[in-house]
Amino acid sequence: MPPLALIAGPTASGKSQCAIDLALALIAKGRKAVVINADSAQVYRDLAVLSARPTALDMRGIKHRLFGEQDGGQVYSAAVWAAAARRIILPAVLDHDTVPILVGGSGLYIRALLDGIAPIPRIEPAIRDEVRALSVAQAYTALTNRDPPAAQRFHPNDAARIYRALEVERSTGYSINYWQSIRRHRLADEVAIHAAILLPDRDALYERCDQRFAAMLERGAIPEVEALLARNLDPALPVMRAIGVREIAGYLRGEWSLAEAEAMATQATRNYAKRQYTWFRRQPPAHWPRIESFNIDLGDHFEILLRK
RNA sequence: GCCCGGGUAGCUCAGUUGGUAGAGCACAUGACUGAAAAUCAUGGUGUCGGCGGUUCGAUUCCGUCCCCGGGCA
Repeated sequence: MPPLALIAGPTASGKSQCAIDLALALIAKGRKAVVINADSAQVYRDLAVLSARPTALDMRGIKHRLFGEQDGGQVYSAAVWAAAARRIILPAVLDHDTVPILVGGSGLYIRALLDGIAPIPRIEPAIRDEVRALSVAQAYTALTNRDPPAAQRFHPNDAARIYRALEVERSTGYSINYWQSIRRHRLADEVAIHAAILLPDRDALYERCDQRFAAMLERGAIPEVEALLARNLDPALPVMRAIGVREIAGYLRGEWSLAEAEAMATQATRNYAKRQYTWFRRQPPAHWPRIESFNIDLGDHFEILLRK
């Protein structure tokens, strides 16, 4: 089977650099490589600084895809991303000299691509709006009435899953449980996955998270948010919920100081890193190597890939 | 120096009419199938400023000392 490299891990773990190094190593062996983004914030054009998207200079001439290609005014999703990634990976893989290198920290996106995802039709916008206008308690009651088995799976406070389950049932007429029993477009059966899960020392990573936001401010995070706010987008859009956007927006509106914004954003970054740790430690297959150092030895971990 | 107010979890604070204490955040652990940088669950981690006194029992009452804030000199 054709190979696919996967580099995943929490924010600030050095994934992007690692992917570029791997691509350079492959090219040095006379092969080709394309780096594909698997990060839900780096897809947005509007978020270059705040999503820590690699710059053209960082990319060292390596082909990068799905980085900043998406307009923040549009809703994106794991399924849409997985379909796009698949469209890039399959042709690349047919050309046996090209190795796709998947890099990112959005576990659900990677799962949707590799394991496939339920073929749920598009939700009727009117139904979606109606459902999202309910309180969580109302939505949970409604779900309990219409789809008791689904309601049982979710905690009554788990707003995201309850709204989703309810809108799926109302829009399609079938339970989310039915849909999720089907998975489509499973890439894991079509490629040989060479994975590296980066799980560096947590205290050191938290330290990096703290420094990271300060560096973002220096690199223009504030003008980036100003430009985003000028678009007057729906605050519920994912691009508006990226770490740092809310915090800087509050500062720009005078609700808190820049120092407070910075403290809130670094805190949010650490909390996010913790969730990613839990995901990547527990969710991927047990045989995927977990790497606890910041200095991954590519020749060691991608030996088979680099040998050919 | 005097007069107020305060000292309780890593932080901000609540509370105990005397029976050794609890919230939020942090932190830890975990869940995760279409907005996932989202959403959610579980867990209290403590010389209750120090020392003495009263009491069967003091974080709580009393004395004293220390520290922090404010005021008056």
